[in-house]
Amino acid sequence: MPRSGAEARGRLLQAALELFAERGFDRTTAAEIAARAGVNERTFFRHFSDKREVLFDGEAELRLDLIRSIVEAPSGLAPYDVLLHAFAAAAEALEARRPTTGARAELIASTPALRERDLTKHALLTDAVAEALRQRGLSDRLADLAARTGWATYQHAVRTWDGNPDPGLQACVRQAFDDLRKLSR
Amino acid sequence: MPRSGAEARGRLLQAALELFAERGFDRTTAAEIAARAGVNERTFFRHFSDKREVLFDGEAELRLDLIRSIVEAPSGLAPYDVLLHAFAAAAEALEARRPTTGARAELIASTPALRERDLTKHALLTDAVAEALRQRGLSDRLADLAARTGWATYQHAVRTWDGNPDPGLQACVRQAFDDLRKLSR
DNA sequence: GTCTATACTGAGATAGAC
DNA sequence: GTCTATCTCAGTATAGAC
Repeated sequence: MPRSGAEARGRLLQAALELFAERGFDRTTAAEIAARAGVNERTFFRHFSDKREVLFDGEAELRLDLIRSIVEAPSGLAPYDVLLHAFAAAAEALEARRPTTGARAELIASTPALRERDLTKHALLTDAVAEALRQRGLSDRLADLAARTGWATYQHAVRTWDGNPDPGLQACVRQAFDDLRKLSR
Repeated sequence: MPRSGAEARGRLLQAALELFAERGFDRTTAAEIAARAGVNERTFFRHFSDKREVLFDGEAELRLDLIRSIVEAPSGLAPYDVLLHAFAAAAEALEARRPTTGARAELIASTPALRERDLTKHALLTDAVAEALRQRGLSDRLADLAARTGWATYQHAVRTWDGNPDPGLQACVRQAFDDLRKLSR
């Protein structure tokens, strides 16, 4: 068994996803995950601060992608257009690995503890978006407001897309940002 | 010892708040709360599904207030004006018991597990807001979008107010909904 | 890596309220 | 008697301390 650390982490990740799929999140123990990965239970908690974190392993990457998209968006765009730009890019990446994400989304939706963690990650991403908008020169207040409402709009689009995937997520995102204007009238 | 149930619950609530204030959330055990309330530890979990729930006991009431405000708002208002109406009313109630809420807010902000639960409650409230908007005849899609972005706007206002309470929460709410228009330009 | 505190669960017994 | 709240007891699993 290799002791490289990164390999153990990879095995833990795969073992966890397999077991969650087989028996559900609550019926899977950390010990079982560790056993299938061939490491000690304690090793699991060294790689993932708690059992839920396994399912949110890609969050940091998404965050960096979002920040880059926002910072590098053409100058002169209105805040919502910057976010539309960034979320459309994120949507493309999400759509590309659609098959993988479906089971994960179901698991999260059906497990309260995972929904809580999911919301926490969304809050972190929202903060990152606000920070990126500030880097573009937006005021603290408007950056916070744009990040929160923009993220809410993106989540609405994802939800709409889940209900009817035919138009594609990108189209749903555009539609959502378009619909925003109807709410003041 | 009375067996009324409601009394035990009341004592548990007070004991929990006292102990959380004295030692913090993580340093307080369920057994200690139960002991101070004069009941068995198991009884604590029958009244509160987990230790965190004690701090969110008033959520159902707030939800009903919000729904009522939205459903009873003057007809003919634009969705965001309905929400402004409802959140301004909620803000008034929140401001009235400001001193009580300060310590609770700090506890939540400084305890990750409580922040997660807080976000979950926000999601529930958002869903309730969407449902109330649907009752006003708004389409499913616009109701969801308005609820999410409106709630985000409200949270932005609360945050702004926390940073500078002088103008009052209601003013911050109005300002926030006003600022929304700047984000498309 | 080992040990331990504690959050939480389940089942069955008991005791007031009505 | 019935119903429901509480208690007792026995456990499991997570996560933190060492």
